[in-house]
Amino acid sequence: MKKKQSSKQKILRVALKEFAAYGLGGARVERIARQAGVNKAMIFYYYSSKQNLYRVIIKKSLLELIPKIQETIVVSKSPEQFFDNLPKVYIHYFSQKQEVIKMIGFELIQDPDNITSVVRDIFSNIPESPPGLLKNKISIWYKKGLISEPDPVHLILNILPLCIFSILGTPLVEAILDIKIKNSGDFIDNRINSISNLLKRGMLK
Amino acid sequence: MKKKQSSKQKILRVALKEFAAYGLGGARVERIARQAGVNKAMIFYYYSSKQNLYRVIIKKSLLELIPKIQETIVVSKSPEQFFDNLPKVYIHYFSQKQEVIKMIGFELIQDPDNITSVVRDIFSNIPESPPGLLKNKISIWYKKGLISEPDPVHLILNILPLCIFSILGTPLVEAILDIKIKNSGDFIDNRINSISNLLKRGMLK
Amino acid sequence: MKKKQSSKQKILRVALKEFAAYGLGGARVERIARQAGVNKAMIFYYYSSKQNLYRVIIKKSLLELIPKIQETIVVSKSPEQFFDNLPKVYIHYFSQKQEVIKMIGFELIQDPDNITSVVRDIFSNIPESPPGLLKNKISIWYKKGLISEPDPVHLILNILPLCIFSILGTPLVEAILDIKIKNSGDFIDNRINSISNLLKRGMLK
Amino acid sequence: MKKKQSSKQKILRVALKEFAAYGLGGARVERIARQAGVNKAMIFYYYSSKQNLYRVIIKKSLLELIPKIQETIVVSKSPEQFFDNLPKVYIHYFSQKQEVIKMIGFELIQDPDNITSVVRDIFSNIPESPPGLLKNKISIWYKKGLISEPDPVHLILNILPLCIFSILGTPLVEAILDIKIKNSGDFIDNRINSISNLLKRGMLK
DNA sequence: TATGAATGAGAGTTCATTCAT
DNA sequence: TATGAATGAACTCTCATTCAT
Repeated sequence: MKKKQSSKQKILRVALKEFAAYGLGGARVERIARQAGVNKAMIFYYYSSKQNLYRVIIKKSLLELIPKIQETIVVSKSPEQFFDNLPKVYIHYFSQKQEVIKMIGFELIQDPDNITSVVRDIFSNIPESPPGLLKNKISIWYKKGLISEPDPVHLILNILPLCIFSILGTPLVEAILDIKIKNSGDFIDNRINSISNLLKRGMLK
Repeated sequence: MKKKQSSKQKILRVALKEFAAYGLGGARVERIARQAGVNKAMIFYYYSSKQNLYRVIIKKSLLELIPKIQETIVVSKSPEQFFDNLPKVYIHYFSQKQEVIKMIGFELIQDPDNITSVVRDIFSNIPESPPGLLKNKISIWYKKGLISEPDPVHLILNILPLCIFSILGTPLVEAILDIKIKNSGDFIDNRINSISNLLKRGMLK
Repeated sequence: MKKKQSSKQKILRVALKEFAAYGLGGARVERIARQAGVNKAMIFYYYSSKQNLYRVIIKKSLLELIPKIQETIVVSKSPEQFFDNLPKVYIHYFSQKQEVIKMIGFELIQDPDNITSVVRDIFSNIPESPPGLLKNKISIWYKKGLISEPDPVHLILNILPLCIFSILGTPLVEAILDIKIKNSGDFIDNRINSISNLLKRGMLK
Repeated sequence: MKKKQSSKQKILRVALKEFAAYGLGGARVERIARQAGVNKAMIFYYYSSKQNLYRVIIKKSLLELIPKIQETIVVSKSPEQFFDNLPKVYIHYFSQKQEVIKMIGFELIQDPDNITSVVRDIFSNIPESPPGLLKNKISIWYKKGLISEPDPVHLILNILPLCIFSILGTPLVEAILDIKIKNSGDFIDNRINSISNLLKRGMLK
């Protein structure tokens, strides 16, 4: 009863790891099958092709991530709250689900248009358009004189990278500063604080 | 004499694009050969293996990037100058050489330790250790009460992502806000301004 | 009671088309199942293997065709009647059941011995041996001075191809003459006439 | 020097046999490679895909056959000569190159339009259009009162099947008459004679 | 240096067939 | 009878790499 759907799901779970680790080109169907404990042919039975499996996972990943962001936006009553909440939600999520961010990273590098279209596709099924919601909110905050950055594009581009890259970028920083960062809960909390402070001091009026 | 070396160089130029577009696993030796107008076997004659060619390019890319950063650090006499210079240098560089940043992105996702070791390797050949230099400068600035973030790790992690991701991340922002960003010189200048403002307001005391 | 057998029959009907279109090697069990609206496993339940299904259909096809020929022979009281009847019966039959002739064509090319043995098998269950009957008749006609071709082999080989190929061969003729043949009832009637005339003028004395 | 091109040619020779024996769907690339004494990959190196190899062979077969027919037409000064020459040329050719006729047979059954288009393609590169030539000749012969069949379509359909099927059809006749035909030179000569007689008596005026 | 041919391991995919229910 | 899941062998095709020249 529980076992029934498990093959199809297991493939998904294992494939996410494989694709995150090796990319679409480097991933091996056989490895996925072996690790999922499933006959190789079942992957094609359920997902038709490696490419398609990849697409399904990309979509699933975004489908998991996007609503998280949206909720954070909706919930935040002031830009202050927004600058506090967003880094917290994001970084906690990503530090647990590194595979998801890796896949999005790959896709951003290799096929950015695809990401755009998948996200738009996801949004199109949500009644109150998140883009509209967000642009609205920012515009109101700016008119009320609460924030210093009027352009939503730059506002978002001042936030997102800090969240996403705080996990992926650490090795580069380790090299630049010749130190070793221990990926503890403490470090993550400090990271969140530092970002929130930067955003609040930098963009609140 | 000029023609002699051109094959070897052309392979390098073309391979950078190939690896940036498809990653190590997805890149095809034959495609590189064809686009370089070179016999496939020559790639192995010069670079012995696909992997090795990849490594050479990664190293070359970092070898081009790292000194740029170092110079910016050395040149900046105050944190204000630093927050002005770094985004300018980086983003101008990356918006022209997207392939380089894509390769570094791939590597950060797939084999972060490799990046670390290559960078360390590069630094070890520079007399005045850049990591030392940078940590020193930040420490002095903090002690003088010029900046609000005492930890070099967080300070760097507050800067780097904004620079790197400002190029790669735009498609995601386009989707989130349902707009089209035109990648003009104007946009880039605005981006640099917005980041510099954020950094100065957010981390200068 | 009616529904019960319909699956088994439907498979047969659909499989004939599939085999005629793609041959044994090119036919796909899944395609047959889908088009028959039947679960793939049922094909094996009823016919145990693809090969066997093929054999069943070959036999069924010949079992439908052979008696038609035999009857024509028996019915014909003179060679003139024979040369009139045979093309008519054959070509009318084949122009409606192209799949049957295609299957026989495939088999003639790929496994001629199989056809021979199946036909012999069919004949062995008919009391008055058709081969004997036919050879007898021809021999008598020849002795009576009615026909010019004494050898039954050549006589048959002067008739059969004209009947079978009149349908299959048209595309080749279209190409050779650079015209388009419309497969109307008129064309078929003309074809039959032309063949009967040829045979009668060519082999009656 | 002679060995040089032999791989590419050898594949062609062996593949013809394989396709003739098993059809496109049943043919095995590995078998072709083994029998040609060639690495499997070389087949794709030279011919890109199994399908394409098949197409190349079909075209090559027709390219060998078509000119033979054309020459026979051109050479024949009277319908009598024509009815003598065509069966002789054809049947001698086919009895030696059974694979060619088998391939054409397969194609006629499976993808008749393809044959049509390939033949047209071949014709389009011949200066004096064979279709025109043939139609002309037949029309003149008919106007001169030399032949009884005015329609070139039926005239050709009265000849071609007899030539082609005289080889392929023998097993069917063996079964129908319950005899064994020995495929000797004598049999072939008799076959040619019988056909020529049939055609001359049947269609000459 | 340069080339076209060759190689071998293995990749993704297919497919007839079987199993459990 | 009927089904969806599973299997395993085989298939076509790919690709990094090497060889002979």
